[in-house]
Amino acid sequence: MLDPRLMRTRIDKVASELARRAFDLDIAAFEELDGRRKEIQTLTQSLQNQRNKRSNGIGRAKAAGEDIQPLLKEVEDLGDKLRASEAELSGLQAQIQDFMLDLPNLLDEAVPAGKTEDDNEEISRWGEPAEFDFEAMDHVELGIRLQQMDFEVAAKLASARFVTLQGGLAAMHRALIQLMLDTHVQEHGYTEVYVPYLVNSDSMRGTGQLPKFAEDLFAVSNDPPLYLIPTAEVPVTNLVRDTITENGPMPLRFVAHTPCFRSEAGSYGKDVRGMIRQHQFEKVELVQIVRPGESEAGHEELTGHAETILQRLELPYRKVLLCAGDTGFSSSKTYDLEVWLPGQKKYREISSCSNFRDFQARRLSARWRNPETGKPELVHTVNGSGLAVGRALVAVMENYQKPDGCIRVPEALRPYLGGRETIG
RNA sequence: GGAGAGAUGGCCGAGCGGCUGAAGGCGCUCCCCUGCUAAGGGAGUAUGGGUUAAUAGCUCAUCGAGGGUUCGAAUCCCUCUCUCUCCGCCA
Repeated sequence: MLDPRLMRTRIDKVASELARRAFDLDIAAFEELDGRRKEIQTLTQSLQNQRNKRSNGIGRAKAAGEDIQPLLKEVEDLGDKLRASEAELSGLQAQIQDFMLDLPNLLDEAVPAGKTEDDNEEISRWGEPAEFDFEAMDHVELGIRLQQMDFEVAAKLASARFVTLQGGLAAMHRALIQLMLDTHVQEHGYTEVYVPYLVNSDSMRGTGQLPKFAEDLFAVSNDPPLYLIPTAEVPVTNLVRDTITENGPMPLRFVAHTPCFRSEAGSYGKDVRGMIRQHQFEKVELVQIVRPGESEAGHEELTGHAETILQRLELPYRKVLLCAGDTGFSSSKTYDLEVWLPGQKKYREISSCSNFRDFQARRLSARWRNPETGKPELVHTVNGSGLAVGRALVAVMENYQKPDGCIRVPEALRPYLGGRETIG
């Protein structure tokens, strides 16, 4: 959520900032709403003030043994007026809240203009895409030939966009998770957390999935509703919802491995083949809760932590800065890490690292106590995948394939696979 | 699933219709006293919102959440949520 103060004082600036995202801010509607809110709020508060004063007076008169009948007569119609005014105020406030919840975050100055991923800006490349002296297969073909990856049986069990893994691939999938967790915990200073995979709507609202993106989520029929998490970002960031972090060590760094569930509504026809886009996938997620001035540094650092995993796996990748049109709703600045996939002869997203500044924190009411002022202030939140596990498996399979269709095990994974050098 | 108990400020804990945003204690901050330590004395110490140039004033809200009764609710009534104890079931 954006700063309501900024909305009141510099709405023109907010509008021009949002225009970079091609978001059309209805200034007139906001000003109309907020103007009425101001009027009604002032009225309501003065009525409340009257009520408080009168009621106090009645209390005192009664204690003094005076006749309170005339006083009661005086306040007769106050209650109705107050009730009406309060009802109107809460209606207006709800409308303003709804309006505010639909506004995306302001973009960082560095975010390039553009509409689609074609306008993203490449920042750097690491590693050289390998030259194969045979026709490289994609992970689907490799997996099916190995008889360790099965989309058809998964469709029988669930539906399209699910997969089953067996044997070496299932083990490598798990080894990737272990490598990521160990690296982030032991070398990057993250605390591993285990969290619920079903969360309530408050949590989804806090990180920005609700109210706008309900169709991307799986909900379970429960009252009140619960949602399957689309990313560990949701439960992990919500750890600090409605809390004031007292002067302890900052930033807080959390890492969690969870499954992620996405309905992939609106992505029909996209990546229908293979494990790239599934309803269920595993991810190791990095989250930092930082002091307001430190999110930029935290964002760079966290992106580096995700890159470390790609480097350990010796997977060629590039880092891109997302353009205005491609940057997510809650983010002010996002780097994507894209891994080279020989099967597609393309770089594909394997990690997305975002700086949300105070956007999520305001929705979450996540604060820290500034020792200089003694006052609570909003924190900043930063997160990123470190990495998407399913896609990491795809990348390893395609980059480490041998002519016979077997998969060489990257050095970094061997300790987690009993020293095994090949799968298949 | 059955039976019961509870939810108040950073923590403990009073309050059960009216000068209570909330006694008292602990903790914390500042000051005084003290040769050191210990003890003692004093002051302060929630959050969000409105208005405002203002972290000045004024003002509103908040005692798990939401409704209700009342001139007035932390206190009474209803619904819900969560926590704890015992029984049952269970990975």
